[in-house]
Amino acid sequence: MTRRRATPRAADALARPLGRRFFARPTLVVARALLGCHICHRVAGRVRRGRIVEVEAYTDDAASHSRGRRPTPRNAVMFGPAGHAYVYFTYGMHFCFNIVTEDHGVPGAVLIRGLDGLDAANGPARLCRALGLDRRQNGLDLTAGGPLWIARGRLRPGEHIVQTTRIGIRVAIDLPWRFYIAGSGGVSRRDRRAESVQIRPPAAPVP
DNA sequence: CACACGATGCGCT
DNA sequence: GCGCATCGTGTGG
Repeated sequence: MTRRRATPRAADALARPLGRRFFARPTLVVARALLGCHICHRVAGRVRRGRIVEVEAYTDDAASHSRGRRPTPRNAVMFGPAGHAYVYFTYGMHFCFNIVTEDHGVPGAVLIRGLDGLDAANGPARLCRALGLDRRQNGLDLTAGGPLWIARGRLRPGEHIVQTTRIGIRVAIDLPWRFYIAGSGGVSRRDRRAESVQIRPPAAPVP
């Protein structure tokens, strides 16, 4: 297989950040729409980029940092305008990267759990390491032409989305708010639950 | 102020 | 499958 070169048109799309309106929508809608899009981070003059293949939605449910709709110093950016980065520190050593959704004042974020196209970017903490993300990026506006942005992307022919339950939480474990592109190498864990559902039928069968 | 614990990942059994 | 590293954060006294 030859490595595909970006056409000038594709390179242009990768350089253009998605705007506020993309993110200022219901969290579940944004979560699904982010699959296939690219996270781009300019570090020391180089752009690190990965294709989003696994996400989880967090809104006002019991597993969310914004549960109870009470802003705290940590979760405040989840209540702010959409399209900002929410990066939090956990387990004394890991960072996780989220993108804020919903209208200003309504908490919501999409946790990015897996990327393709970057080495060791499966799992929310590993992808932060791969992209060079930590507490310095918390609160950054992803739509403002800064060093961190999201570029539009699409599902490829034959790809489809699986919707299932979220991972690594102890409450609200039945909400089917995890989405991933079936078969992607960057997905952190395969789904072994019977209730997983394919929400987008496969395109034409591949011969 | 004390303390329990986490939207994880890794190594070992 | 299980234990554990390691510390910021939220909660309660």
